[in-house]
Amino acid sequence: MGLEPIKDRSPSDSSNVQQLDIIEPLCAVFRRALKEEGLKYTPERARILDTIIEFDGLFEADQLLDLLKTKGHSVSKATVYRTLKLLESCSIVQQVLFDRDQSHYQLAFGKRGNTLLIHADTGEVETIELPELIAIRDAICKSRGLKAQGHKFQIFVTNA
Amino acid sequence: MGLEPIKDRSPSDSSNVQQLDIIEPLCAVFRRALKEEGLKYTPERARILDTIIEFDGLFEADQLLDLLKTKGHSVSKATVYRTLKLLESCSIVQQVLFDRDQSHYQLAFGKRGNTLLIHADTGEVETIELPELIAIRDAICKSRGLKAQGHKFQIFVTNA
DNA sequence: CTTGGTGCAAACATTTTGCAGCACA
DNA sequence: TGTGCTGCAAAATGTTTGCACCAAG
Repeated sequence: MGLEPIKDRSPSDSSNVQQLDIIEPLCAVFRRALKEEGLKYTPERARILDTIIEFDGLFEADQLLDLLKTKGHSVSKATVYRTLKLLESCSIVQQVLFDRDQSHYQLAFGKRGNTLLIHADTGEVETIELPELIAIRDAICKSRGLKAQGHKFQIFVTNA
Repeated sequence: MGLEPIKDRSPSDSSNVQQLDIIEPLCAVFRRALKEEGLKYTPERARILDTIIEFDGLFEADQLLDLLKTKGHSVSKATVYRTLKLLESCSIVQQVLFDRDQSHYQLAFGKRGNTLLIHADTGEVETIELPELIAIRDAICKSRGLKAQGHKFQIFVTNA
């Protein structure tokens, strides 16, 4: 799909953002992206995005469904998956793969090219920023005549 | 599972290795690991490992099945999956996730913590070495009292 | 004989899709 | 009145599992 992606924000404003600072702009971005494709900003889509922003972490489709249910919103699985695809296609949400069984997702604003600390024993996952990876990444690409579109770095750790 | 993992080799001997230099030791490692668990080194398992070594690249289970078929060996899907798990558990093969649809695998000897260049347009995947990542990774872990077990770095690129 | 291995087919789990009905311009 | 959206249930997909039979010590 080709919804218009939002630009990366500078690292400075992606840290310690207040939710209220974020919800509105992201909704606006989503709404605009949808409009450009002749699609609609429906209540279901709004609730899904709101819930993701509110949760602000790594989640699975099922979990998102539960969160929605908890809030009293009943949205079907199909709609959740369809909306996740839309959100991905305009770079509001990104898919994170580190487990065969289920796709994980997270908000992507300003965090493209995230680093994940995956606790091999507990399954816990932490997201951190490693800006220096961008330089490494871009150097590699440049030397090969390629252009980096994004990256993912995952570190598997244990507690010892 | 707890088959005994083989140690990482130094970067120097993982480059330009001849297949014959590799096949034999890896088979031996596998055989020993199996024996320690009271498991058997069967013709099917041998053929699977041989085929993986011969192919020496990133592959999917299906692809491996085809390769085996091409060589005139008929091994069942179930056995392929079961053997891949065994090979993973003794660190001869590693699973690589970058695509929801299918698990990819590759030989892991000396290459733990690989970097993948994933061509977003063609789907082509290239494996490269970025030893400097290890220092970054270990620094992060150390500062948090964690121990790095491995890492994965994936760069999504386009041709421009 | 006992243990483990194989192939097959059935089971599984997540994700996708087809379709009928709905809502809004 | 047409376009897109939803929910449901069915389909699709990659992987795992149960089981009957086989092989080797």
